[in-house]
Amino acid sequence: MTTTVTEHRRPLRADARRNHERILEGARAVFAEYGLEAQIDDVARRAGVGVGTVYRHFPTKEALLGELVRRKLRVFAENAREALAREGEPFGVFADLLRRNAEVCVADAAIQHALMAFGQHISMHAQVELEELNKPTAELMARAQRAGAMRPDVTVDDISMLMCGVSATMTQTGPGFDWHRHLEFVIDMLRR
Amino acid sequence: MTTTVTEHRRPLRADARRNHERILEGARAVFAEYGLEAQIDDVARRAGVGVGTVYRHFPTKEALLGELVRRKLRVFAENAREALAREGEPFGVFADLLRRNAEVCVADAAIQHALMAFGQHISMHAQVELEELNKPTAELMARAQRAGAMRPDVTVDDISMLMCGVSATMTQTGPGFDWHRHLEFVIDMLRR
DNA sequence: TGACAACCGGAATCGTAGTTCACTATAGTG
DNA sequence: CACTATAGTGAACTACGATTCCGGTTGTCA
Repeated sequence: MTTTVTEHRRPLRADARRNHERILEGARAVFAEYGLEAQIDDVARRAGVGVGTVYRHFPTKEALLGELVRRKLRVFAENAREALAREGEPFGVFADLLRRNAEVCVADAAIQHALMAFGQHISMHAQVELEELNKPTAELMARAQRAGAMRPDVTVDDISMLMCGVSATMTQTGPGFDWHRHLEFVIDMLRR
Repeated sequence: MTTTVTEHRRPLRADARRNHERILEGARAVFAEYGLEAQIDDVARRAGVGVGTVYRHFPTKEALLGELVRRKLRVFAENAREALAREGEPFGVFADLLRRNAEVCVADAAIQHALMAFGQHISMHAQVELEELNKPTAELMARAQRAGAMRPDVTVDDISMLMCGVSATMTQTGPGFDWHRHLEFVIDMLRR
Protein backbone atom coordinates (compact mmCIF):
# COMPACT_ATOMS: atom_id res chain seq x y z
CA MET A 1 0.00 0.00 0.00
CA THR A 2 2.75 2.40 0.94
CA THR A 3 5.37 0.40 -0.96
CA THR A 4 7.81 2.62 -2.82
CA VAL A 5 8.73 2.43 -6.47
CA THR A 6 12.25 1.44 -5.51
CA GLU A 7 11.30 -2.15 -5.11
CA HIS A 8 10.32 -2.44 -8.73
CA ARG A 9 13.74 -1.27 -9.95
CA ARG A 10 16.69 -3.51 -10.62
CA PRO A 11 19.20 -3.51 -7.79
CA LEU A 12 21.69 -0.64 -7.58
CA ARG A 13 25.12 -1.07 -8.98
CA ALA A 14 27.70 -2.04 -6.37
CA ASP A 15 29.46 1.32 -6.32
CA ALA A 16 26.16 3.14 -6.09
CA ARG A 17 25.09 1.09 -3.11
CA ARG A 18 28.39 1.79 -1.41
CA ASN A 19 28.16 5.51 -2.04
CA HIS A 20 24.59 5.66 -0.81
CA GLU A 21 25.78 4.44 2.55
CA ARG A 22 28.81 6.72 2.59
CA ILE A 23 26.70 9.77 1.84
CA LEU A 24 24.25 9.00 4.60
CA GLU A 25 27.04 8.47 7.08
CA GLY A 26 28.89 11.59 5.93
CA ALA A 27 25.72 13.63 6.21
CA ARG A 28 25.09 12.35 9.69
CA ALA A 29 28.58 13.29 10.78
CA VAL A 30 28.63 16.69 9.13
CA PHE A 31 25.20 17.73 10.35
CA ALA A 32 26.09 16.51 13.81
CA GLU A 33 29.17 18.69 13.79
CA TYR A 34 28.01 21.87 12.09
CA GLY A 35 24.26 21.70 12.44
CA LEU A 36 21.77 22.34 9.71
CA GLU A 37 23.84 25.07 8.11
CA ALA A 38 26.32 22.48 6.91
CA GLN A 39 26.36 22.55 3.13
CA ILE A 40 25.81 19.79 0.64
CA ASP A 41 29.37 20.38 -0.52
CA ASP A 42 30.53 19.55 2.99
CA VAL A 43 28.51 16.38 2.98
CA ALA A 44 30.00 15.42 -0.37
CA ARG A 45 33.54 16.10 0.77
CA ARG A 46 33.08 14.16 4.00
CA ALA A 47 31.60 11.25 2.09
CA GLY A 48 34.43 11.39 -0.41
CA VAL A 49 32.20 11.86 -3.44
CA GLY A 50 31.24 14.73 -5.75
CA VAL A 51 28.23 16.94 -5.16
CA GLY A 52 26.57 15.50 -8.21
CA THR A 53 26.66 12.09 -6.64
CA VAL A 54 24.87 13.32 -3.56
CA TYR A 55 22.16 14.69 -5.81
CA ARG A 56 21.94 11.45 -7.73
CA HIS A 57 20.96 9.75 -4.49
CA PHE A 58 18.89 12.46 -2.84
CA PRO A 59 16.98 14.97 -4.94
CA THR A 60 17.26 17.76 -2.37
CA LYS A 61 18.91 18.61 0.89
CA GLU A 62 15.58 18.23 2.59
CA ALA A 63 15.17 14.71 1.25
CA LEU A 64 18.57 13.80 2.66
CA LEU A 65 17.64 15.22 6.04
CA GLY A 66 14.35 13.38 5.85
CA GLU A 67 16.06 10.05 5.36
CA LEU A 68 18.36 10.73 8.31
CA VAL A 69 15.39 11.52 10.51
CA ARG A 70 13.59 8.41 9.37
CA ARG A 71 16.61 6.29 10.24
CA LYS A 72 16.81 7.82 13.67
CA LEU A 73 13.15 7.10 14.26
CA ARG A 74 13.74 3.50 13.27
CA VAL A 75 16.42 3.24 15.94
CA PHE A 76 13.98 4.63 18.49
CA ALA A 77 11.39 2.09 17.42
CA GLU A 78 13.89 -0.73 17.55
CA ASN A 79 14.78 0.20 21.12
CA ALA A 80 11.11 0.38 22.02
CA ARG A 81 10.42 -3.10 20.67
CA GLU A 82 13.41 -4.39 22.54
CA ALA A 83 12.16 -2.82 25.77
CA LEU A 84 8.82 -4.45 25.18
CA ALA A 85 10.50 -7.85 25.22
CA ARG A 86 12.37 -7.14 28.41
CA GLU A 87 11.27 -8.49 31.78
CA GLY A 88 11.03 -6.26 34.81
CA GLU A 89 9.16 -3.53 36.55
CA PRO A 90 7.20 -1.76 33.77
CA PHE A 91 7.80 1.83 34.79
CA GLY A 92 11.53 1.30 35.15
CA VAL A 93 11.69 -0.33 31.76
CA PHE A 94 9.85 2.57 30.22
CA ALA A 95 11.99 5.18 31.93
CA ASP A 96 15.10 3.43 30.70
CA LEU A 97 13.73 3.47 27.18
CA LEU A 98 13.34 7.23 27.39
CA ARG A 99 16.87 7.57 28.72
CA ARG A 100 18.31 5.39 26.00
CA ASN A 101 16.48 7.14 23.19
CA ALA A 102 17.46 10.52 24.55
CA GLU A 103 21.03 9.34 24.41
CA VAL A 104 20.54 8.38 20.77
CA CYS A 105 19.26 11.89 20.20
CA VAL A 106 22.23 13.82 21.51
CA ALA A 107 24.50 11.72 19.36
CA ASP A 108 23.62 14.23 16.68
CA ALA A 109 21.37 16.93 17.96
CA ALA A 110 21.49 18.53 14.54
CA ILE A 111 18.97 16.02 13.31
CA GLN A 112 16.81 17.23 16.12
CA HIS A 113 17.33 20.74 14.92
CA ALA A 114 16.21 19.56 11.53
CA LEU A 115 13.05 18.17 12.99
CA MET A 116 12.26 21.51 14.55
CA ALA A 117 13.30 23.71 11.64
CA PHE A 118 11.80 21.83 8.72
CA GLY A 119 9.28 20.77 11.29
CA GLN A 120 6.02 19.25 10.30
CA HIS A 121 7.04 18.97 6.67
CA ILE A 122 9.62 16.33 7.37
CA SER A 123 7.62 14.54 10.00
CA MET A 124 4.78 14.22 7.52
CA HIS A 125 7.10 12.02 5.49
CA ALA A 126 7.85 9.90 8.52
CA GLN A 127 4.35 8.84 9.44
CA VAL A 128 5.17 5.18 9.04
CA GLU A 129 8.24 5.37 11.23
CA LEU A 130 6.39 7.39 13.83
CA GLU A 131 3.66 4.79 13.92
CA GLU A 132 6.23 2.06 14.28
CA LEU A 133 7.63 3.88 17.30
CA ASN A 134 4.33 4.73 18.91
CA LYS A 135 2.88 1.24 18.80
CA PRO A 136 5.31 -0.46 21.20
CA THR A 137 5.61 2.69 23.28
CA ALA A 138 1.90 2.78 23.89
CA GLU A 139 1.94 -0.85 24.95
CA LEU A 140 4.79 -0.20 27.35
CA MET A 141 2.89 2.69 28.87
CA ALA A 142 -0.29 0.69 29.21
CA ARG A 143 1.60 -1.89 31.21
CA ALA A 144 3.08 0.68 33.56
CA GLN A 145 -0.30 2.28 34.00
CA ARG A 146 -2.02 -1.02 34.71
CA ALA A 147 0.63 -1.68 37.33
CA GLY A 148 -0.34 1.64 38.90
CA ALA A 149 3.18 3.00 38.52
CA MET A 150 2.44 5.65 35.90
CA ARG A 151 0.02 8.56 35.80
CA PRO A 152 -3.06 7.23 34.08
CA ASP A 153 -3.72 10.39 32.09
CA VAL A 154 -0.57 10.53 29.95
CA THR A 155 -0.66 9.36 26.34
CA VAL A 156 1.93 8.46 23.71
CA ASP A 157 1.48 11.85 22.12
CA ASP A 158 2.31 13.44 25.45
CA ILE A 159 5.56 11.54 25.44
CA SER A 160 6.48 12.83 21.98
CA MET A 161 5.65 16.31 23.14
CA LEU A 162 7.63 16.13 26.34
CA MET A 163 10.63 14.48 24.72
CA CYS A 164 10.54 17.15 22.07
CA GLY A 165 10.93 19.60 24.91
CA VAL A 166 13.88 17.69 26.31
CA SER A 167 15.58 17.66 22.95
CA ALA A 168 15.07 21.42 22.78
CA THR A 169 17.21 21.60 25.89
CA MET A 170 19.88 19.54 24.17
CA THR A 171 20.32 22.00 21.34
CA GLN A 172 20.37 24.93 23.73
CA THR A 173 23.57 25.80 25.57
CA GLY A 174 22.00 27.99 28.20
CA PRO A 175 23.59 28.44 31.62
CA GLY A 176 22.33 25.78 33.96
CA PHE A 177 20.77 23.91 31.06
CA ASP A 178 21.20 20.21 31.55
CA TRP A 179 19.03 17.91 29.50
CA HIS A 180 19.71 14.94 31.80
CA ARG A 181 18.10 16.92 34.55
CA HIS A 182 15.22 17.94 32.31
CA LEU A 183 14.62 14.32 31.40
CA GLU A 184 14.63 13.19 35.02
CA PHE A 185 12.08 15.88 35.81
CA VAL A 186 9.87 14.48 33.08
CA ILE A 187 10.28 10.91 34.24
CA ASP A 188 9.48 11.97 37.77
CA MET A 189 6.33 13.60 36.56
CA LEU A 190 5.17 10.54 34.70
CA ARG A 191 5.46 8.46 37.82
CA ARG A 192 2.25 7.48 39.62
CA MET B 1 28.30 50.09 33.77
CA THR B 2 26.43 48.48 30.95
CA THR B 3 24.92 51.77 29.79
CA THR B 4 24.76 52.06 26.03
CA VAL B 5 26.30 54.76 23.93
CA THR B 6 22.86 55.88 22.87
CA GLU B 7 22.40 57.92 25.97
CA HIS B 8 25.32 60.13 25.13
CA ARG B 9 23.88 61.08 21.74
CA ARG B 10 21.55 63.97 21.09
CA PRO B 11 17.94 62.82 20.92
CA LEU B 12 16.69 61.31 17.67
CA ARG B 13 14.79 63.44 15.26
CA ALA B 14 11.03 63.11 15.62
CA ASP B 15 10.53 61.13 12.40
CA ALA B 16 13.38 58.82 13.28
CA ARG B 17 11.89 58.09 16.66
CA ARG B 18 8.54 57.36 15.05
CA ASN B 19 10.09 55.06 12.47
CA HIS B 20 12.08 53.21 15.09
CA GLU B 21 8.84 52.24 16.77
CA ARG B 22 7.10 51.38 13.51
CA ILE B 23 9.95 49.13 12.44
CA LEU B 24 9.98 47.27 15.73
CA GLU B 25 6.22 46.78 15.60
CA GLY B 26 6.30 45.79 11.92
CA ALA B 27 9.07 43.32 12.61
CA ARG B 28 7.14 41.82 15.49
CA ALA B 29 4.08 41.35 13.32
CA VAL B 30 5.91 39.99 10.29
CA PHE B 31 8.06 37.56 12.23
CA ALA B 32 5.01 36.43 14.15
CA GLU B 33 3.22 35.70 10.91
CA TYR B 34 5.94 34.22 8.71
CA GLY B 35 8.54 33.13 11.20
CA LEU B 36 12.24 33.78 10.96
CA GLU B 37 12.33 33.39 7.20
CA ALA B 38 10.49 36.67 6.84
CA GLN B 39 12.73 39.07 4.96
CA ILE B 40 13.91 42.50 5.89
CA ASP B 41 12.02 43.76 2.86
CA ASP B 42 8.83 42.40 4.39
CA VAL B 43 9.57 44.15 7.64
CA ALA B 44 10.19 47.40 5.78
CA ARG B 45 6.98 47.09 3.79
CA ARG B 46 4.92 46.29 6.87
CA ALA B 47 6.45 49.22 8.71
CA GLY B 48 5.81 51.47 5.75
CA VAL B 49 9.44 52.49 5.32
CA GLY B 50 12.29 51.65 2.94
CA VAL B 51 14.81 48.91 3.58
CA GLY B 52 17.50 51.48 4.03
CA THR B 53 15.62 52.93 6.93
CA VAL B 54 15.45 49.59 8.65
CA TYR B 55 19.20 49.34 8.30
CA ARG B 56 19.68 52.84 9.62
CA HIS B 57 18.05 51.71 12.83
CA PHE B 58 19.36 48.17 13.10
CA PRO B 59 22.71 47.22 11.59
CA THR B 60 21.68 43.63 10.86
CA LYS B 61 18.70 41.36 10.89
CA GLU B 62 20.12 39.66 13.92
CA ALA B 63 20.32 42.94 15.81
CA LEU B 64 16.67 43.58 15.04
CA LEU B 65 15.73 40.14 16.30
CA GLY B 66 17.86 40.72 19.34
CA GLU B 67 15.99 43.87 20.26
CA LEU B 68 12.66 42.09 19.86
CA VAL B 69 13.81 39.33 22.15
CA ARG B 70 15.04 41.82 24.70
CA ARG B 71 11.69 43.59 24.68
CA LYS B 72 9.90 40.33 25.20
CA LEU B 73 12.13 39.51 28.13
CA ARG B 74 11.32 42.89 29.63
CA VAL B 75 7.63 42.05 29.47
CA PHE B 76 8.33 38.77 31.23
CA ALA B 77 10.27 40.59 33.90
CA GLU B 78 7.55 43.19 34.31
CA ASN B 79 5.00 40.44 34.86
CA ALA B 80 7.28 38.79 37.37
CA ARG B 81 7.71 41.96 39.39
CA GLU B 82 3.98 42.45 39.34
CA ALA B 83 3.42 38.92 40.59
CA LEU B 84 5.88 39.59 43.37
CA ALA B 85 3.69 42.43 44.58
CA ARG B 86 0.55 40.34 44.51
CA GLU B 87 -0.96 38.82 47.62
CA GLY B 88 -2.01 35.20 47.78
CA GLU B 89 -0.90 31.64 47.97
CA PRO B 90 2.70 31.67 46.66
CA PHE B 91 2.59 28.60 44.45
CA GLY B 92 -0.59 29.72 42.78
CA VAL B 93 0.87 33.14 42.11
CA PHE B 94 3.96 31.58 40.59
CA ALA B 95 1.98 29.15 38.45
CA ASP B 96 -0.11 32.01 37.14
CA LEU B 97 3.02 33.91 36.26
CA LEU B 98 4.18 30.99 34.16
CA ARG B 99 0.80 30.81 32.46
CA ARG B 100 0.76 34.51 31.73
CA ASN B 101 4.27 34.60 30.35
CA ALA B 102 3.61 31.55 28.23
CA GLU B 103 0.66 33.42 26.80
CA VAL B 104 2.95 36.34 25.98
CA CYS B 105 5.18 33.86 24.20
CA VAL B 106 2.66 32.39 21.81
CA ALA B 107 1.65 35.89 20.78
CA ASP B 108 4.61 35.59 18.44
CA ALA B 109 6.22 32.23 18.64
CA ALA B 110 8.59 33.33 15.91
CA ILE B 111 10.59 35.25 18.43
CA GLN B 112 10.87 32.01 20.27
CA HIS B 113 12.11 30.41 17.10
CA ALA B 114 14.67 33.15 16.92
CA LEU B 115 15.84 32.35 20.40
CA MET B 116 16.37 28.76 19.43
CA ALA B 117 17.89 29.34 16.01
CA PHE B 118 20.29 32.17 16.73
CA GLY B 119 20.38 30.61 20.16
CA GLN B 120 23.07 31.48 22.59
CA HIS B 121 24.37 34.30 20.46
CA ILE B 122 21.30 36.43 20.96
CA SER B 123 20.78 35.47 24.56
CA MET B 124 24.35 36.56 25.26
CA HIS B 125 23.21 40.05 24.35
CA ALA B 126 20.29 39.81 26.73
CA GLN B 127 22.14 39.06 29.93
CA VAL B 128 20.80 42.16 31.62
CA GLU B 129 17.20 41.43 30.71
CA LEU B 130 17.59 37.81 31.75
CA GLU B 131 18.93 38.90 35.10
CA GLU B 132 16.06 41.30 35.51
CA LEU B 133 13.66 38.42 34.93
CA ASN B 134 15.43 35.91 37.10
CA LYS B 135 15.69 38.08 40.18
CA PRO B 136 11.97 38.39 40.99
CA THR B 137 11.32 34.88 39.73
CA ALA B 138 13.80 33.45 42.18
CA GLU B 139 12.20 35.36 45.03
CA LEU B 140 8.78 34.10 44.04
CA MET B 141 10.08 30.54 44.02
CA ALA B 142 11.76 30.92 47.37
CA ARG B 143 8.44 31.96 48.87
CA ALA B 144 6.60 29.00 47.43
CA GLN B 145 9.33 26.68 48.61
CA ARG B 146 9.37 28.14 52.11
CA ALA B 147 5.62 27.60 52.19
CA GLY B 148 6.29 23.96 51.38
CA ALA B 149 4.19 24.15 48.22
CA MET B 150 7.00 23.75 45.71
CA ARG B 151 9.66 21.10 45.21
CA PRO B 152 12.67 22.36 47.09
CA ASP B 153 15.19 21.21 44.48
CA VAL B 154 14.12 23.33 41.52
CA THR B 155 16.02 26.48 40.59
CA VAL B 156 15.36 29.50 38.40
CA ASP B 157 17.55 28.00 35.71
CA ASP B 158 15.36 24.92 35.77
CA ILE B 159 12.40 27.14 35.06
CA SER B 160 14.08 28.69 32.02
CA MET B 161 14.94 25.24 30.81
CA LEU B 162 11.48 23.81 31.29
CA MET B 163 9.73 26.82 29.79
CA CYS B 164 12.08 26.62 26.86
CA GLY B 165 10.72 23.12 26.39
CA VAL B 166 7.17 24.35 26.54
CA SER B 167 7.85 26.99 23.94
CA ALA B 168 9.32 24.28 21.74
CA THR B 169 5.90 22.69 21.83
CA MET B 170 4.36 25.97 20.75
CA THR B 171 6.36 26.15 17.55
CA GLN B 172 5.66 22.52 16.75
CA THR B 173 2.38 21.53 15.16
CA GLY B 174 2.57 17.86 15.92
CA PRO B 175 -0.55 15.73 16.31
CA GLY B 176 -1.70 15.82 19.89
CA PHE B 177 0.74 18.62 20.65
CA ASP B 178 -0.84 21.07 23.03
CA TRP B 179 1.41 23.46 24.85
CA HIS B 180 -1.25 24.27 27.45
CA ARG B 181 -1.14 20.64 28.44
CA HIS B 182 2.63 20.62 28.44
CA LEU B 183 2.68 23.65 30.71
CA GLU B 184 0.24 22.11 33.15
CA PHE B 185 2.41 19.00 33.30
CA VAL B 186 5.33 21.20 34.22
CA ILE B 187 3.39 23.12 36.85
CA ASP B 188 2.20 19.86 38.30
CA MET B 189 5.73 18.65 38.56
CA LEU B 190 6.91 21.76 40.34
CA ARG B 191 4.31 21.29 43.00
CA ARG B 192 5.51 20.00 46.30
C1' DT C 1 12.84 81.50 6.13
C1' DG C 2 17.38 79.50 4.99
C1' DA C 3 20.84 76.23 5.79
C1' DC C 4 22.36 71.94 7.03
C1' DA C 5 22.65 67.80 9.40
C1' DA C 6 19.98 63.90 9.99
C1' DC C 7 17.13 60.93 7.68
C1' DC C 8 14.63 58.26 4.01
C1' DG C 9 14.01 55.30 -0.19
C1' DG C 10 14.78 51.55 -2.97
C1' DA C 11 17.50 50.14 -7.02
C1' DA C 12 21.79 47.89 -7.35
C1' DT C 13 25.35 44.99 -5.34
C1' DC C 14 27.32 40.94 -3.34
C1' DG C 15 27.81 36.57 -1.24
C1' DT C 16 26.11 32.33 -0.45
C1' DA C 17 24.35 27.85 -1.15
C1' DG C 18 21.31 24.69 -3.51
C1' DT C 19 20.92 22.52 -7.88
C1' DT C 20 21.99 21.29 -12.79
C1' DC C 21 24.44 19.37 -16.67
C1' DA C 22 27.77 17.99 -20.15
C1' DC C 23 31.30 14.98 -19.93
C1' DT C 24 33.99 11.06 -18.15
C1' DA C 25 34.46 6.60 -15.70
C1' DT C 26 33.10 2.00 -14.66
C1' DA C 27 30.26 -2.15 -13.20
C1' DG C 28 27.82 -5.69 -15.25
C1' DT C 29 26.89 -8.67 -19.18
C1' DG C 30 27.22 -11.73 -23.32
C1' DC D 1 37.15 -8.22 -24.33
C1' DA D 2 33.81 -4.94 -26.22
C1' DC D 3 29.52 -2.54 -25.19
C1' DT D 4 26.24 0.04 -22.83
C1' DA D 5 23.40 1.34 -19.11
C1' DT D 6 24.52 3.34 -14.72
C1' DA D 7 26.97 6.14 -11.97
C1' DG D 8 30.28 9.81 -10.72
C1' DT D 9 32.36 14.56 -11.17
C1' DG D 10 32.70 19.38 -10.28
C1' DA D 11 32.53 23.73 -12.73
C1' DA D 12 28.86 26.67 -13.85
C1' DC D 13 24.26 28.33 -13.15
C1' DT D 14 20.61 30.32 -10.35
C1' DA D 15 17.81 32.08 -6.94
C1' DC D 16 17.41 34.37 -3.07
C1' DG D 17 17.99 37.55 0.48
C1' DA D 18 20.98 40.44 3.35
C1' DT D 19 23.36 44.72 2.99
C1' DT D 20 25.12 49.00 0.72
C1' DC D 21 24.96 53.54 -1.30
C1' DC D 22 23.81 57.81 -2.94
C1' DG D 23 20.46 61.17 -4.74
C1' DG D 24 16.50 63.21 -2.81
C1' DT D 25 13.70 64.72 1.55
C1' DT D 26 12.66 66.75 5.93
C1' DG D 27 13.08 68.12 10.85
C1' DT D 28 15.41 71.51 13.55
C1' DC D 29 17.41 75.63 14.88
C1' DA D 30 19.14 80.24 14.43
